[in-house]
Amino acid sequence: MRLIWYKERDRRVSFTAMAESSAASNFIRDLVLADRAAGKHGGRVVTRFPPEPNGYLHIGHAKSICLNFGLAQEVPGGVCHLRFDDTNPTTEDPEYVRSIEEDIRWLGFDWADKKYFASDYFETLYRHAEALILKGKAYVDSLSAEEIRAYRGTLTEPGRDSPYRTRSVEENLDLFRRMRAGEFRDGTHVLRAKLDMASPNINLRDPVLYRIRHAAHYRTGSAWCIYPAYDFAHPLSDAIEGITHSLCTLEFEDHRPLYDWVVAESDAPHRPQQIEFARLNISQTVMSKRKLLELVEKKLVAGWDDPRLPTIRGLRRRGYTPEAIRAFCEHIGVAKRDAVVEMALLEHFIREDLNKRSQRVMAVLKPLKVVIDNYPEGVVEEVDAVNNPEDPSAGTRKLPFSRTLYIEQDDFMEQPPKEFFRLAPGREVRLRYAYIVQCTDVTKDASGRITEIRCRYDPDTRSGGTRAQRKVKATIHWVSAAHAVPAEVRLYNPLLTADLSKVAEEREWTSYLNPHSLDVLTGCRVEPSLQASTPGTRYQFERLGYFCKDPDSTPALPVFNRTVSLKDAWARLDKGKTAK
RNA sequence: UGGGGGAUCGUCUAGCGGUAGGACGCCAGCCUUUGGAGCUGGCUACCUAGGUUCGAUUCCUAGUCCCCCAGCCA
Repeated sequence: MRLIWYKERDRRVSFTAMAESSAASNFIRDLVLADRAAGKHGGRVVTRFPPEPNGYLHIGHAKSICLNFGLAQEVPGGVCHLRFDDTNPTTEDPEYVRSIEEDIRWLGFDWADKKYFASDYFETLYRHAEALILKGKAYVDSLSAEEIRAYRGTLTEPGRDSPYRTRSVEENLDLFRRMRAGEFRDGTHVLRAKLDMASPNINLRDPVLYRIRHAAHYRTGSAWCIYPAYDFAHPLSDAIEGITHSLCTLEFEDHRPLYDWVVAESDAPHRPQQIEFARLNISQTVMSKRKLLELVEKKLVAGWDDPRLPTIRGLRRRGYTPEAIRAFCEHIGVAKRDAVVEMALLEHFIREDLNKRSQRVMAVLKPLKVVIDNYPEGVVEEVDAVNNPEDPSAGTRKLPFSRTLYIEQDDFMEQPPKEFFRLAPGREVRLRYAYIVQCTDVTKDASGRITEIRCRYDPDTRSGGTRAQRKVKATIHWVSAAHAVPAEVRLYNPLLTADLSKVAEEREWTSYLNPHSLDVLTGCRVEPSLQASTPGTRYQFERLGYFCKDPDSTPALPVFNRTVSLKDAWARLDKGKTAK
């Protein structure tokens, strides 16, 4: 039988993502570069990112995307394919195809015209399967799923041959064709490779190559009722596309002999090589598709784009930039040992990026009213505020200042400890871009809660004024009460209270969900300029953190997500103290 | 207890026979109209035991610990 091989396609590169830096070295990169230098695979480098369209991409996928596309980008003539590994009709959906494409593009990568679907190979794959049968290397097994499991043996005991293992080539061919023709119900027959039921590697104990699935496939509809399994479809898809380096995660190491067997048996002109690396884990969050799906389905989070999730859309909504995610993926490296990267590292990269580019604004999350007794009523001054001290070209803007302001509750303490140098009775602080004020009085309600503080200001200390250079211990942010816009702010904390890898298996993992992973603040007050901005705009709220305008925003009530807090020396001191 | 992998600062990672480097984190100081940013300095690591060698994180041997595999998922 003649098998059809796709002609080697043109290898024009069209990547839009810019290389952040010369790529960090890792063992896969070294190997690929060495192969290329040695002329292996004809000196070509063709990688692929092969998601199954059965869920949304997360930052673990981003690692793989950066690796595969990054490698192709680095090497002259290198290409990276996007291939949808859609061999299981019961879990897949075109919506996932759309979202995966969108997320990859958002991350800054482009597969140009190299988009493929394993489902496009179904006919070719089928013919390879018949060829295997003809060679006596595959057979139709009619054991039930449970029987197959029982015959497989265990980790320490060899398996036993199925009674159907000795069927003739003619019978196998006939049965396989009838499987395809739809004569049999799901589960009644499978096509298996005839390898070695006693192999110490369980994956080689006659793995299933095809199963019957009377289910509509999102792309092929009802054209097929048998579907190839991963172990058969994947190596062949790689070979068909001329993939040179097939990068996957560690759990497939045991499958490599099977991968190589399938490729060799196919007589493919291309011999892709599988190389495995450790998947990404990040502390205090979940990365498995199964667990993410569980969170979404049980409505433990708001959806796939919940900013608490490590999904690409979650991170995007949270305010992460593609640049920060790429820098993170570049810096975590690629190796073979299981690792859990600290969330602090991801946070470092988004802080670094946003520090350089984000507009500074004034926002008060927990307002405390301040009245400046000696400031004239009805007067509104405009003070100049710097938009981004890291970027002088960002310019300045005007901020309204008046007699009644809001400051942050956390910036006032009636009985401050020694290390606290913000506002307190009798103390002076600078109001950012405006005057130095001194607290003269505190008003409380019946329950003793502070409702308002009174201050006096020093008129000569305004920025640019004669005594503007006076030093005070602290500068705090504020908004003018009459001008500020009410807003909602969503604060995010770690999804989990522990790292699942370090925790007892018996306990239901959802019991480690952090009940305080989302903290919604209402009644916040932000500077007027934030009212009209578009969702997705990122800011630094001065002294607080980086925030991103959420799509839930309305003109009446803008909503902001906290991407990450600013590093806060006082919070650290304060927490360290209360912890003792 | 079968097979396949892996063990280097608290965390990730480099090192490929010449005596451990980087990043995050943390600590201290400088600077600062963001307790941010920046700058300076500091902190802590080769799983264990033998062997080879002038010399071992690197090579060998024997252990120890961790991860993966018994889907008709990928």
